[in-house]
Amino acid sequence: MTDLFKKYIIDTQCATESQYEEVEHLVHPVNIAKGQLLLQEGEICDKAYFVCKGILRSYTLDEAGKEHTIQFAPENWIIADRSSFYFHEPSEMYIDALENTEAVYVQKEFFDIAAKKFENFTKVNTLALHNNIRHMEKRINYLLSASAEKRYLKFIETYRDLSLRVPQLLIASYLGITPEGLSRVRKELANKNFNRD
Amino acid sequence: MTDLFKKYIIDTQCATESQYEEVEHLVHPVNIAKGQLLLQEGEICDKAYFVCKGILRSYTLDEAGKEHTIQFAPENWIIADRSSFYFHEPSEMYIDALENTEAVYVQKEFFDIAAKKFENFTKVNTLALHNNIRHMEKRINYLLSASAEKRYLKFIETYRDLSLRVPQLLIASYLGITPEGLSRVRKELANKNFNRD
DNA sequence: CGAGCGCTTGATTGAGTTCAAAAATCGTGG
DNA sequence: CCACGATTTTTGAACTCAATCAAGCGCTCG
Repeated sequence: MTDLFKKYIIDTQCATESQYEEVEHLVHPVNIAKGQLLLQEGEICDKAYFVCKGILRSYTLDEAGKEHTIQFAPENWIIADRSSFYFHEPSEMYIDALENTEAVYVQKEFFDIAAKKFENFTKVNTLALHNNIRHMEKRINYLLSASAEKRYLKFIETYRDLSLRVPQLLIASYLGITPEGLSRVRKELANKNFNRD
Repeated sequence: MTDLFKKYIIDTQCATESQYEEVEHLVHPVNIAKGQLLLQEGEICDKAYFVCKGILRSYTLDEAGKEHTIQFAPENWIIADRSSFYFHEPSEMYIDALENTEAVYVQKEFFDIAAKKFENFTKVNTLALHNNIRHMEKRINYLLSASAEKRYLKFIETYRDLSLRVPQLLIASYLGITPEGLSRVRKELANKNFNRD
């Protein structure tokens, strides 16, 4: 099960195969049942999960008890509360599993050692961080400027696979609209496409 | 004018004073008049600006011609279109000056050389990237979950100084509401505070 | 096969927008 | 230092997009 993570590390050129073996003992496989909570508000997030199979997801709860999805992590994605993981602050979010999920987790030690041992690791990691920032900036821009319909269209364009695997109500919570709202958006889109023919 | 940048580099422990002097020739001072555009949609952003005095700001334009502020950069902040700067893509945003501004800019070369020459640079830079991600995550969470009033209260709490220096209509464009909307929010808040006495 | 969860639909409400115009503030040149 | 034009803020009235509340439908999985 850790094979996929190994492949990821080598494919992204973080490390060579032999280098990877030096830190393999820091990589811990876990099975997570659908619905299981991996992190709760108030805890310190000391694990970063790499998803081999399944989907993990991070979200916040507001005072009204509503969920707001921060990130989906399907196969080959890494998820953690970065603030908490990196700055050792109590987390403001939750992480749970949307499907029965096979994952591996690493702790901060892994990053520290990898950065020290593998000359390429930091470079690849920096690239990943920039990529992350790029995506978040685009998301902010969409939240600021686009209607519910446009946000949804962008989502299914960008994450086609996710839009099929994840319940609508969670997509809605990612887009900042209600499940009912998303249902109506989809209805409208269906009508438009029908009328085009 | 480059002194503030030097101080910033040394204070954050990116480099020592003597190290800094090795790359000083890559740091270019510029004066930017209020209203001047530094980057336009479609251009490649090859400069990252560090603000010594004044305020720079990045924003996007939607199809309706409305501005959406992505970032404010007052003194001691760095601003650039990260996507464009790092990935050499045409930019989707604009950068302009909200006040007459003294700044310095560096190009990608500066980061490459600094990363190579200064053993501490990458570490500090990584920290800065994580901090950036943390702030963007919080902003996304607010855009997903909070009302106009709450977003505004959070803004003036977090950026007290900015909320006094920057026109309301630009704060509105940062919060994802209209100037009229923000005006009404402020009126309501004033009423609430008045009635509390 | 029944209970629960997710999706849809309808009716209503409401937060925030839009459009328009007045009031206040700012900045600049005479 | 004042005046005038431009920009920003406020206010009002009508409107709209999306939220809320409530009910019914349809899956699926236990």
